[in-house]
Amino acid sequence: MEDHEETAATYDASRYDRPSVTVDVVIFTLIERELHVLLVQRKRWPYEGFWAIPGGFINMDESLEQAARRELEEETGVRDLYMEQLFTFGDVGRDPRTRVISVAYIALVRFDAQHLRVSDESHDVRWFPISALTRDIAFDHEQILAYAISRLRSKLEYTTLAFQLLPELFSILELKHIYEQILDEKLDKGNFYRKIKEAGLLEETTHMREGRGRPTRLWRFKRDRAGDKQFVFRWREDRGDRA
Amino acid sequence: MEDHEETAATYDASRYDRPSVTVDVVIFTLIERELHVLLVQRKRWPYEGFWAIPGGFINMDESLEQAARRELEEETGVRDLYMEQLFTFGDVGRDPRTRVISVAYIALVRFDAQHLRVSDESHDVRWFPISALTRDIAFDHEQILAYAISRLRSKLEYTTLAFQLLPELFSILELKHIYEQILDEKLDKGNFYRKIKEAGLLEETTHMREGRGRPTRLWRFKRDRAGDKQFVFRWREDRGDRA
DNA sequence: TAAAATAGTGTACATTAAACACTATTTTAG
DNA sequence: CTAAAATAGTGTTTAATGTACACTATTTTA
Repeated sequence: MEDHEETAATYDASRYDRPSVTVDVVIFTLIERELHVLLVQRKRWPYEGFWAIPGGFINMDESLEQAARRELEEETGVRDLYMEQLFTFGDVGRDPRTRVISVAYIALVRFDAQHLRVSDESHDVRWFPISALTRDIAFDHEQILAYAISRLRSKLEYTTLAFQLLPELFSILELKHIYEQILDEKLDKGNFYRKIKEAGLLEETTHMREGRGRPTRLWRFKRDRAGDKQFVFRWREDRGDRA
Repeated sequence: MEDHEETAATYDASRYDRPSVTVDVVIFTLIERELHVLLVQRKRWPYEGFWAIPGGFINMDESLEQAARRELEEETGVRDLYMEQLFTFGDVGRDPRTRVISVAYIALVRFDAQHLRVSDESHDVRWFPISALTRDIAFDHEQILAYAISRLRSKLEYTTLAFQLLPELFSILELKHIYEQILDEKLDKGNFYRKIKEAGLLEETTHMREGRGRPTRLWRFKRDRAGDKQFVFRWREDRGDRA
């Protein structure tokens, strides 16, 4: 929906008898212990100069999820990631050019992943910390972002989604940090250790990482649990704002 | 998506450069203590004679939810109901005529509501108990139904959605019955009484209903809780199959 | 060598869940 | 008329889980 060639002057609504369908992908990552989201800056009317969720039209021969993965790869060079459908936004006036229906997806990427090539400042693509988003957000994308964050929070509590943001080896306190970032609240260290270990999701390794204090043990996420690639892990009770 | 005029012979894919967008509404109700879903029988190719989730194309001047409500009203004559977006289905081959993207909604209606006019056997519209659906289900609608039921189950646990299926006055054991129908498992009477009362969602009335045994007290759903029209009520723990 | 920094464990108390036995009030069968 | 059946509703006990927080452990830094 961001790459029509028309302007306010050339736009002609009567050409369209069907809505356009786009896929927008809200891409999250963790940069320097903070949750960030990827936005692209618009170069044309409408919302010129504003920041938008990356997305584009679907091709006739690809599924919605395929379209979302293609978008993601175009923007970040990353493939094979956690991705889920968020919601479909279809209010009438959300794009001034024409009727646009956007199927929104959420994706989680590791910032340290191989090719993550965006985010040099010269480009029109940038990572924003979710605690300090720009105010210049195009279309209804602010609403989509808010909903994406809320969904992320609620799914965090009963899925293994947090692991998607971590490298292969990580410490338990790093994992706790991700939970805190996304939930935006402090968790108890002792209780976190206990719960995460009882859940049986982690595999101890012999690797340690040294830092300023006592070195920390590194763990790996167990993938071999008889095929359920994403079984339930409930960190805490419902918070009521579940998506 | 059910009302194109073409057949296999007349269909010409090249006319279409954009996907069609439909809204499909999975309508649930409780009939004689059993959960039912509304399906319509197709009269034309493809899937002639098969049963489908009611739905249709969106108009250019209505939002997705407005389209869903219009569909619902056309099928059942009912307005102003609980309705929520389920998922958007957009695989390439799901409709043999053309590329169709369906935004699916869930609706809950009270069977005893004013006009609920469908379901005379002569018509091509029928309520099916979810425990005994027909096997002749069109398109990918079986998958949509399965997903709708799964979503219904999981949301039941943390929303007040069950009340949508009850008349204004109801007994606590009737409410329990709805939970049992949707969750497909027995609940403990004593624990249900305790939890539902502690939740503070219900308002006692002076009305009683007489039956075969001891008469039962009738309750009303409290609507006045400072604006949150659908705040959280968690009946029990996560079951892992949450939508 | 002590303090600071980080990692990790243990324990006690409160809250909630689960099972199930019990009491209460009506209709129905004899 | 009375006992049984049917339905409604309460209470109690135990187990499981959540929460708070104190404690120990191991490293670097001053």
